[in-house]
Amino acid sequence: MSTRRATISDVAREAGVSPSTASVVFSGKAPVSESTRVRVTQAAEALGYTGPDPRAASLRSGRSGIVGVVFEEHLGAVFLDPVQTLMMDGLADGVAALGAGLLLLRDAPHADAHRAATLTTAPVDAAVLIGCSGNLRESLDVVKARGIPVVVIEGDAGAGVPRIGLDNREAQRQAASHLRSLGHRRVAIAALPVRSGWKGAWLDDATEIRIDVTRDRLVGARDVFSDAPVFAAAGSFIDEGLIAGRAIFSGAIPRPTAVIAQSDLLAAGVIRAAQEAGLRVPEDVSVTGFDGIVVDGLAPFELTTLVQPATEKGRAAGRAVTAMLEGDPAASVNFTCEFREGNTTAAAPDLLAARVD
Amino acid sequence: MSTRRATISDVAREAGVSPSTASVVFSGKAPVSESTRVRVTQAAEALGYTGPDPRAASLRSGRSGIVGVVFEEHLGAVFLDPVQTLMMDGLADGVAALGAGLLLLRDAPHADAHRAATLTTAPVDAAVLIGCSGNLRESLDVVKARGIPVVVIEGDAGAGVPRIGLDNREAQRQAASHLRSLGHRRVAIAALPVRSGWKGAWLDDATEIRIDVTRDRLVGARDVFSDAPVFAAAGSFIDEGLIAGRAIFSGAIPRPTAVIAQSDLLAAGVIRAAQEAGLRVPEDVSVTGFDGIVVDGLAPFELTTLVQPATEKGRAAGRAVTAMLEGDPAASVNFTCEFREGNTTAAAPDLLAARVD
DNA sequence: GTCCACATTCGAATCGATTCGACCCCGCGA
DNA sequence: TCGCGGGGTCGAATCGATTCGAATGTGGAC
Repeated sequence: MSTRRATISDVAREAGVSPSTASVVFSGKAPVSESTRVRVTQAAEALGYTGPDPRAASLRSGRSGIVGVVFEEHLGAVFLDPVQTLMMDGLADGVAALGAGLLLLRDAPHADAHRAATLTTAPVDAAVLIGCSGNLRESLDVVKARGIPVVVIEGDAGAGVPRIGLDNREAQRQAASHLRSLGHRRVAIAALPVRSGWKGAWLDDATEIRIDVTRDRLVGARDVFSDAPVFAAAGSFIDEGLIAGRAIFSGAIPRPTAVIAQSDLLAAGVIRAAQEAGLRVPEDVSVTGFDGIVVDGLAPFELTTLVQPATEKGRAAGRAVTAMLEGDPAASVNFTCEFREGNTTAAAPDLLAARVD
Repeated sequence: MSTRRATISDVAREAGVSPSTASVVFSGKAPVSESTRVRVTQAAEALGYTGPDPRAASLRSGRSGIVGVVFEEHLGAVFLDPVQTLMMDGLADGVAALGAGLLLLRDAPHADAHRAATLTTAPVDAAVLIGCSGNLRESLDVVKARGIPVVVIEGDAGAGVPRIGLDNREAQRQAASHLRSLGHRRVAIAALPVRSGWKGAWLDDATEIRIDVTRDRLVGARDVFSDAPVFAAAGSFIDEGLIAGRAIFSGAIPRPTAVIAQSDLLAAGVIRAAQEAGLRVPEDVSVTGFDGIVVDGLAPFELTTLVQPATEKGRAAGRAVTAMLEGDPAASVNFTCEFREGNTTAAAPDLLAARVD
């Protein structure tokens, strides 16, 4: 009772107009005479009315101005990966036309996890899934059933859902071919995690790879080096690359003359591990990355890598969402990586490559 | 008409119960007999009802499960600053108990910018402002008027708004004192931006500093070196630090024996600039940072810096918001930086310091 | 003087669910 | 046998705004 907050009806009454007119004054969706506008505005001020309640507005209008972005990782991790970062940047850009905010959501992790905000309980106008894994299927169905536009980046959400993809396999194959043409025969792979919660470890063929990106890039590398040993790291970080690199150069496997890392950060770590092991890059061992981001502190190295248009991916997703919200169909887009040769790859060392292989 | 989506009333009718009962089945806010639950669930399934509409639910219940996070920078920038990143990480943690999603918002930039999602138009249960500047005042009032809990990190939102702060001034003074005790007398400062949109440039005393963090740290440094020249960078990046460093070592000012950088990234850039200028760190010039983050690629340097509990700050903000939403009062918290001596500071070079000063 | 067009404004329906107090029925203790 | 406590349901009010077709009024054209 004390002070129920004023509603638009109160304002309308105070201003001596109908609620509909008052509403229009605030939304600007129809012409209003100057005098009316002033009267309503003043009434609002007098009553301490601060504008329409977003909740009510979104109920009636069916629009909340929010685009949900669903990750499968711990939310904190999102902020730590430069590629994601760039993508988010592009995404923010892409939805800017909508004037929508981005709601960060995490793929329901423990299912029963208390009561996390999920795709199904959040008032989103559209959703962007990033590398969606299986867990998400369920919420995805709900969202589709609701008629909420969905776009997937780097993942597969079934028919009818536009995908923003990358030619991971082909690109990675290209890097691998490059190594092969340099004479490398003994190659190891430093891979991204194979599923969420993964702890760095060697992969055996039985290991199921649940993350599309990891799988696709791995397949691309295996297209060229079919039996390269794979150490899958716990995440795309330099430190994890270091761990992977140490494992690779530990002697547990015959020392490779080249390492294919599935991300630039991993590559940076691998390079560091190589140096620790007393190996020169690229003379003793070549290293390739993936992503084409700027890795601080890698100088004087310039990674041989695959430059992916991360920002562009995000932007495309944003545009797709925008289009769908406006009723236009949105097509899937497939981006292409550009191979960039740096100074971390060189001809395979003769002694090792020629003799031993 | 085609297929109006089923509502909870439809489900209730189909199940032969009242809407209220059906609602309760979904929300679980009251006991329901097993038989009823089953009937309702089946009815829902039959009708393709996927659960309550979040919009309607939030209107009636007054809760949306969304916490707004307001930045003053371009959203993309948020994702690029490690400190922000860590803070977001902590924040995500801190609001996890609420099960709320984080809605990224940007401080209304151009006021009339088309129609961006803003604090006033988004259905948020609470808001966290990060380093809020003046522009925000307005939306802030609206939000306060609505009774939405607000917490501010590194900023001042007036009385009644809990603040998560940092002892910027004292901490920076500590670093400055350290330099002084090492014999430094001629010191330059590489500062953070003084307002949004700032382009790197020397500061004169007339320049108004709109960003609290920048001002506080500057005052702390000036407490010790009252007339140190200040170059304020365009952002907290290594590259901007490099630019600042080049300016500082350009000869435009007498060459300093020490540089106080307001962030670790700036410090890294300054170090690089020093090396470019043929100066050795720390023999010829000492450099201090601020933040205590891990700067990739800085090796073999270890910054002398002030370690701030960035993650902890975010977490505290999250907890404060949680408390307020549950009706408890939330107190302001002030965090303290820890001084950490690395190998980028050393005694002032005799020739320069003793003779010239 | 009449009629039309245009610019505004009004009314009433609607968006979809939650909430709160009333109510009913059943079992148990007195 | 009567009163009482509670689990389980139901009705009706409410949340606060938007929307859309209809109504009103005014000035200009004929």
